Amino acid sequence: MEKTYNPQDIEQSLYQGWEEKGYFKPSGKGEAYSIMIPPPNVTGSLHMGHAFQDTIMDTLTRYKRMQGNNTLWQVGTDHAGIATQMLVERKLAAEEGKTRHDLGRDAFIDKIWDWKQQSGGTITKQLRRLGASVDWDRERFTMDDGLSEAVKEVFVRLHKENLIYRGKRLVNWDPKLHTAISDLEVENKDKKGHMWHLRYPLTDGLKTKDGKDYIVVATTRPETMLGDTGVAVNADDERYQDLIGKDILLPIINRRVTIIADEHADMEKGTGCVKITPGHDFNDNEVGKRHQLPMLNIFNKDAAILTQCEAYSFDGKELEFDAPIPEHLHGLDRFTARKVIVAEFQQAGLLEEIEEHSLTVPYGDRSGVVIEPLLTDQWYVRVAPLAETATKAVRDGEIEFVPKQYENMYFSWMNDIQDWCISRQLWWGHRIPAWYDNEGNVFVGRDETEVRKDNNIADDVTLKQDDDVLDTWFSSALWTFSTQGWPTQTEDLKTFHPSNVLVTGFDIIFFWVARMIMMTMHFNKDENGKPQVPFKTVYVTGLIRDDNGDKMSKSKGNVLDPLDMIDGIDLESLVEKRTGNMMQPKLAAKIEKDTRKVFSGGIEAHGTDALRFTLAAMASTGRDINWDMNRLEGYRNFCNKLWNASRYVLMNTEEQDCGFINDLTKEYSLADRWILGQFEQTVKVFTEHLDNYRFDLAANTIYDFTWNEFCGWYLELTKPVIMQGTEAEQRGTRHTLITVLESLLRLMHPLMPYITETIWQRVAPLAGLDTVDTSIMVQAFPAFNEVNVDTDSMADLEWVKQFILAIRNIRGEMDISPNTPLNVLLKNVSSEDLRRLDDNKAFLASLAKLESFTALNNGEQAPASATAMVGSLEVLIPMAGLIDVAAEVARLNKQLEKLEKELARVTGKLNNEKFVSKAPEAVLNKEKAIFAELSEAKAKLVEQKTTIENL
RNA sequence: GCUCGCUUAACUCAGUUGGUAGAGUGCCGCCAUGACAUGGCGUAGGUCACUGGUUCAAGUCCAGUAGCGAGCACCA
Repeated sequence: MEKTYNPQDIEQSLYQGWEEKGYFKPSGKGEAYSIMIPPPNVTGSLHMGHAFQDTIMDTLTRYKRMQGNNTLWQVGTDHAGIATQMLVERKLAAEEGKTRHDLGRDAFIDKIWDWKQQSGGTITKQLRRLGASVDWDRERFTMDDGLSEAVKEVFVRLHKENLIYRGKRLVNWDPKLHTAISDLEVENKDKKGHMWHLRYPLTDGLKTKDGKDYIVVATTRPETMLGDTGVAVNADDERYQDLIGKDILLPIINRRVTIIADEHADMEKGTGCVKITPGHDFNDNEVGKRHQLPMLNIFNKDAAILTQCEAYSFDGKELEFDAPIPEHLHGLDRFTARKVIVAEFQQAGLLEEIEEHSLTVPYGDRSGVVIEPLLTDQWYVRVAPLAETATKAVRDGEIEFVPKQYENMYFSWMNDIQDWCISRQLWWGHRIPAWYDNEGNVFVGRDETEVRKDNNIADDVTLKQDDDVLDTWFSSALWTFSTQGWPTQTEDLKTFHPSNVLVTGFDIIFFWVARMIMMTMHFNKDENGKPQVPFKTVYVTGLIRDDNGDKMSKSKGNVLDPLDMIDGIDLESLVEKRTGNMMQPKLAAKIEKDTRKVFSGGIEAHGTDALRFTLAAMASTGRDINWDMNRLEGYRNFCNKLWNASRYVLMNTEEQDCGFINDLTKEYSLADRWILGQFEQTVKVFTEHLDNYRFDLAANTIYDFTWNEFCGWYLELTKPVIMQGTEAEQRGTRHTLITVLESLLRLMHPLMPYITETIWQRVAPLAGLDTVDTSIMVQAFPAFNEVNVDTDSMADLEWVKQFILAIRNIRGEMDISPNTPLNVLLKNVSSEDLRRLDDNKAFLASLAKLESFTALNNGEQAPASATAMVGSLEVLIPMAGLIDVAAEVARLNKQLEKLEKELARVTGKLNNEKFVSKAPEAVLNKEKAIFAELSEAKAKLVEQKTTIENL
């Protein structure tokens, strides 16, 4: 093996081999265990969030696979309607200078499929680099035939059950993308703006109580006055009671509008009068319905002013309503129209006041433009009935969120859930399976033939399919069962559904998780007819942020690419990557400067295993993760440590007698017995952590065992045996070296697949295992075996460790070279101490460079020495020629100070009558024992100090 | 406004049922020892945000305060 761990040499080739051998496929044996990957956008590329979640999913999958489960990690991608369409449109514009309309619908969709063919596989290729053990043969795409069938089936069935309906409703309209979006796709941002106080003149000579011939309404959107169909006041408002039922005259358009009484008007706020625009405001829309006001639409699809309002009755029927718009406003963008209208109010003396105002403005999360509430025909899912079952499943614990606090978020959303607008005015997506005849009748069915048949529509009647497509999340919501062949009750569906765990980010709990639960439980029932959940556990991850805790974003230029963590990247390429192809080029200079400062040497290659281990180690629950390059580096070093430890093991075992094939005697050293016990305990703890989704604790556990126990102590302890032991002893130690390393590799494999496979292929044959045509990934996961925990040996070795540490401490503090052999004196020696010393001379000589030890008889005078305590044993290192008196006194003082602090604490407790009488006996006895030990140690240190000082 | 989270070493974070505060990185010494300088050995470093309460005992439980963050709602 190479002296230095070099991940790039080992990672690339292994994955292909695993894939070719079919190790990623379900074994068909054992209990089923399945995870459905959250399908990444087909347009996407791998970011840190993916790397994080995929690491967790792969770790779980590999773990369960090794435990003998019939394991499926279902992979696939999402067609990502808006994102993909935007991307291909941009490409089309850049390369051919055309819009999608130039091509037409069919040709444009062909273009997208072409594009998907070419570059849609980016993210799946990247997934392979992470070592993801997904079954590629089952890869699905949300626009596949099978999944599309499932989508249609669900739509048709929901429609039949009256859970899908179509209606003219106020929707969140994206004037840039020309489509409706759901509430969830709206991002509310706090902005500074203005509140305009407008005077609406009263008609017929009416006056307010304080004698004015107008009332004042306040609005943040003056341009919508073109669509006003009412003014509301509160019924209890004495100021305006007389005016209820009377009219005002809207300026500019000179339309009479009635003053109505509605609870929506708050007497305390503003003037108490509210303009009502049912066509462009969600609250006003509700008011309009209550009072059966007509709804006027003043905007076209670009949110520019129409030539004539489109009028609808309060329940969405087209209305004869003469509402012309003055010509000079025609076609004006809403923000331009606002300026013009405000100016006209001002000229007419009707602008009472302009007030600074902070308000929340809705933006489209994809387009970044202000969303316009617009009256359009859309399809909706009536979700309340579905939500009930879905809420209950979580409440009853059928589905469990990890961490649990996210259940609150889920409940609060579900309890106040709004109908889901599922139609999108896009081309890329699942076309809505609804057909219209020339009279405007709607027919829903799986295809046109079915529609004609079911509705007795003659062949000569023209039917036209709905132009709209479904919200991408509609198909994603079916993911766990549509990928397994639903609506057919396939074997896969029976075997792998419900899935075991969903690993995803908190940001899509509403978008995806909640809807998945609703849809799945509605359409899937178990053999008893009980709704089936999509997954039993939802493991919710936090966001990965940069080292300052800022969200990673292209515009901030702080995005880290997981592949750069793996392969490394030079500074120039990194700068180019971060500043190239920017939406706001003016930010480039700052980004370049910051990048050059933070990554002056570029980024080194750390390898997939180090990246995965880091992500796992940072995966503490319930909070975001601030990325830390130092951690990555530390865990890369950990890989190197494992690599070199393995080199040591191989170096001492290859072509040696390790005791696996012959039955010659093996003699196990104390260290051998100890490390075997340590390993078993590590297996136990590690497994528990994985079972509890505590990847951070699991990673820490294995790190500590590998570095500190196995490398730090055990390998050092094998050296004297290997160099001086008898053949039987050497055989025992070699056997243990191989046993522990081989098992450790299997234990670590789910976290670090590449390095463990590479080493295992070398190590396993020495353990008598056949590695031809097999892989560590299909070996058994280590199981806790209590028989290997020899508590006596473990206690003995812990004592030896304490002894060695005591000597090292004195050496370190007293500046005695590690090479200087020591002859130590012992005071207060018990027979057990002596036995332990005698048994472990070789270890002590090797690790503490202990040449000899002499037990002093009772009362025998010791020469001036440096002292350390090992339990009640006093270890004395004679100072002659070695130790500086002043330094030793200082060291002893330091130790005394520490002891005294502790002693004070314990004494205080023991002197506290209440503690003595109320604390449980075990706690009391423990404190007493500590007290005795501390007192004894203190007395000895004081004695030693006096001796030295009197020299 | 409602709900939820966070505040522990210089930094990033653990801390399971209350019982002597931990890890990694970093800092400071010393060390080319035959697995590893991506290393070894040894130190130093904490009023657990604050205030009060419960308890023999509080980082941990309860109430409140402050700062930070998230989700939802409202905003004529």
